[in-house]
Amino acid sequence: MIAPALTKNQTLVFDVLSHSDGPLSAYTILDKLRDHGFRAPLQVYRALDKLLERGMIHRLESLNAFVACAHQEKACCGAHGHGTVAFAICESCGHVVEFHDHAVDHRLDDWAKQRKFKPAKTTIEIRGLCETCSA
Amino acid sequence: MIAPALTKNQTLVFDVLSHSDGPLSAYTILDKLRDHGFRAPLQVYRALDKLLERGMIHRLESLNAFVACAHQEKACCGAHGHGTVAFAICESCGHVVEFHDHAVDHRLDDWAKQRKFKPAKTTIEIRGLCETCSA
DNA sequence: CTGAGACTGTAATGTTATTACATCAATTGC
DNA sequence: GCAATTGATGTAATAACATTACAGTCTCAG
Ligand SMILES: [Zn+2]
Ligand SMILES: [Zn+2]
Ligand SMILES: [Zn+2]
Ligand SMILES: [Zn+2]
Repeated sequence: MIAPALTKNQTLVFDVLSHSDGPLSAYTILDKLRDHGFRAPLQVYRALDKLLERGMIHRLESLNAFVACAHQEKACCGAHGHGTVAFAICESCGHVVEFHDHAVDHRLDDWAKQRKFKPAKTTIEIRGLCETCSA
Repeated sequence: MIAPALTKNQTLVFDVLSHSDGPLSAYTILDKLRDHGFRAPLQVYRALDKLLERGMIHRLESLNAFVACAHQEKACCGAHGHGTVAFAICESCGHVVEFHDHAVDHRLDDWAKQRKFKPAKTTIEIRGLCETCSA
């Protein structure tokens, strides 16, 4: 049940994302990897898909962009395997904070159970201004 | 402080959305309005922007699509002016349910207050299978 | 060796959204 | 009345994001 090593392309894409201080679009990643032999969007999208599957990165739907997972190992709820993660995105400086809130999770889960809706993936994104930018 | 009437284009776009049984992309709306003289995406996007401003429609970020607001007037929290609205989206039949949960709202608000983050717009979208489709 | 499965490279295409510029109509101030 | 402003519109071009299709490579179980 141990995950296989990342492939070369997956590693390259993940490295770019982990060293970035903000979310990156697929095409921005492509540009950053031209020197490493990347030529086509698909090379990026394929790697992103695998990294998403593993939970190593997240997609910000409201931005069409991607970030490396910033989850604290063993934050609150024991082993990683995060349930639903939420993001606060500053529209001024682009800074993103990833967090997790049990109460919100439970609440949405309850809603789903009552409606017999089977959640597959939940997106929570708060756009606004971070402390620094709203000062 | 009374809102001005909708323009012709805004009315056309809103009508298409309210009569649809599911979310529509901007280009789908465009196609449906060719007979009414629509020729370019911008005609649709401009109308959508105004309708979004008024809260008459919502954008589903995870779908790049739009729906008419399905809020019950005076649901739970008094007058419309909904705080944050959430969506459950069936990935099989495309059906969308719009709802509002106070507890979730408060919880996210508290998080923001603690971090001194000023929320402008919050997106909550649950993708999954509706009762019918998961049976 | 060989067939299956996973990864890769490349080109072409499809889908979503915006920029730029010209025009028209209603409103405002003089 | 008549500029000046404001907001809506029409059109074309382009940018940004994502997928389909097809072919080649590599690894490994049988
Ligand atoms: Zn994470
Ligand atoms: Zn900021
Ligand atoms: Zn609504
Ligand atoms: Zn369904």
